[in-house]
Amino acid sequence: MKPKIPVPETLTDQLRRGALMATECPSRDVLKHVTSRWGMLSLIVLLDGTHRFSELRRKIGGVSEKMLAQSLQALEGDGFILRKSLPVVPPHVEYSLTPLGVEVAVQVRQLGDWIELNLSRVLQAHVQRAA
Amino acid sequence: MKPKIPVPETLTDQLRRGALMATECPSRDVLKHVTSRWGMLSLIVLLDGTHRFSELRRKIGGVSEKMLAQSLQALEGDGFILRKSLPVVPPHVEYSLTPLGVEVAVQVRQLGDWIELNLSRVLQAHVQRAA
DNA sequence: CGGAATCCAAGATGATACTG
DNA sequence: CAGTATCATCTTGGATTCCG
Repeated sequence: MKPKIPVPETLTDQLRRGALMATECPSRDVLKHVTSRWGMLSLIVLLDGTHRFSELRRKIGGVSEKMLAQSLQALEGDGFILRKSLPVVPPHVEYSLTPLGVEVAVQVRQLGDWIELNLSRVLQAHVQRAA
Repeated sequence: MKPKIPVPETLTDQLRRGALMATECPSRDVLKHVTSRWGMLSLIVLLDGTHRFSELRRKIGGVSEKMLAQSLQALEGDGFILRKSLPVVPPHVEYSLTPLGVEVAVQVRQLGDWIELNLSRVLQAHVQRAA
């Protein structure tokens, strides 16, 4: 039911190496959500515990309401985030990680930590290229 | 979450939690390159060893020449990838990871592996939402 | 073969205004 | 407070063409 791809390498070859290498694998979508600019940062912040919408927005520098809401919805749809809406006025909504979410978030944070920790080495590469 | 600091959230607060949370931190750019759709996959493939341009293109399903070249250049600029151009006809260019590149690639692959391994659990979340 | 350059469609993002 | 709706903009991504 899938259209053949006009590439030398077969789909089987791609899958053997890893599902992510296959063009139309759903894992690409999950990867997209998880590694999205605001999705990643949301996961990392939520690893510290439950947060309200405005708290997340404050902690994640530069994110707009729209993008934050959009990112959170995508991650909620993937089962990474639990959204708990309290029926009060004014509205009170709490976001937290599901057990599944904690697992990805840990992976994501490790990558984030590596970058923060090794940023100087990367910047050094840029400097040397300029020289 | 419960800071005794009177200020809601300063840049200092952001940096204390992590440079990635700060809007204008260069780490955001590095993160962008590393987690970009084709950048991630390139790093993972190169973890298997040196590859030529066309080899990378073949292994990474669905990538265009333009985007692959662009992604590789960004990662080369960050010092993650080494580009070796052999002066022959027809051209022969080899891409490999630098020691720094190997380190990020490992982090990236771990995230990728997790997603591939737990894809079924994620898809299950989607199913339950539909029900 | 390994790109660079160009054009264009599509999607991501942001500011603003509005609502329950 | 926690969003949604809308519009304008900016960036991505792909297809095509050309070159050393």
